[in-house]
Amino acid sequence: MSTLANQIENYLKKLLSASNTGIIELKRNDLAEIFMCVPSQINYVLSTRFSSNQGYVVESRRGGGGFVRIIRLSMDNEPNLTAMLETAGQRKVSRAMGEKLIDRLCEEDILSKRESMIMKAMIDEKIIGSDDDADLLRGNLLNAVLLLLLRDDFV
Amino acid sequence: MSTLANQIENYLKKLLSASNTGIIELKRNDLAEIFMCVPSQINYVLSTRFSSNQGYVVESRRGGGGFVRIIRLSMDNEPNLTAMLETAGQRKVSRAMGEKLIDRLCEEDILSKRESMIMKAMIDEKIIGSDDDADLLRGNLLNAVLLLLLRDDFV
DNA sequence: TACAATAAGATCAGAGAAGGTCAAAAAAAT
DNA sequence: ATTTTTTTGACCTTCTCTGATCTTATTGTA
Repeated sequence: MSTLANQIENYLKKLLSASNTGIIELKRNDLAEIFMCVPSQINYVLSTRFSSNQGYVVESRRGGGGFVRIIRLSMDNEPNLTAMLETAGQRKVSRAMGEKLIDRLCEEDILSKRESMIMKAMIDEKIIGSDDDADLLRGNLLNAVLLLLLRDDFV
Repeated sequence: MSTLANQIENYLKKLLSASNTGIIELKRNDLAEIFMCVPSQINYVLSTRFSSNQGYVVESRRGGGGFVRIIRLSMDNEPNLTAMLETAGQRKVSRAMGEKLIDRLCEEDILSKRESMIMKAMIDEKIIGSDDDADLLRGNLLNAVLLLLLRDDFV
């Protein structure tokens, strides 16, 4: 029980609950110092405990003024989207399948017409190809947008 | 947030908004003194935040009575998407450059906030990487959207 | 007029301040 | 005993800030 990784995980989840936005921002080095560990330990916790499958998105910036931001997704509110995440996410998605998914989002008024056109342009075969790698990339691109749609701070 | 560079950027953008001409003129050394930094810090801000890519022109004069002038370009007359195509499209585009371009389109009200968030999600490093191939792909993705924006039937 | 003095701004390399990656060692679980 | 999870450290990338040195414009003066 209670490995270092677990302690850090709990600490961060407590911070998330305390914040009413579901978003916290911190300095990787500060956190490492609090728990007296190497900074890369933080990355280990983030990637094993705060992955998108687990309902989190992590953003960061390097350099002076750098930060790590953890965003909790509210998957319960959007069962449809969450289901789509499991379908599209991490799997190969052909252009045709991708367009169908985008159309569905559009019909459900989750995406505007313009937004769907932009996304379709970006997953086009002429841009990213049609082989297996392209299909995987297409899945990841759509995945990224689905995750964005689940964010509370997405207006 | 709030590195020195960011503070100076905000300060200048506030001045620009306050001026109804979209042009401001200042003394580099005075500005440096206000923010208590070396004068070259001002150049850093100008080149990372007020480049022509980002919709600004910076003019200056040395010697006695020298000055720095920042001019905000407006794309009201709809021309410069094509110019952007040459800058961003076709070429390799880093995540940082891509985000700047998207921000520009957003500031010009060519993209909505949501649309820009979607596009940023899709050009993220975690999705398409950061090596040369990724930069090329990113350029193509942005290119595809720029072309879409130029289409007559795109409302 | 020519020349020096002074008053700006430009440039570039290097230091500093973050965070990321990856593989190997250590610990725990099976 | 073997496999999985955790922990560590060396090295990398990105962004910011500083200072020394260079260039250009104006002004005062012999």
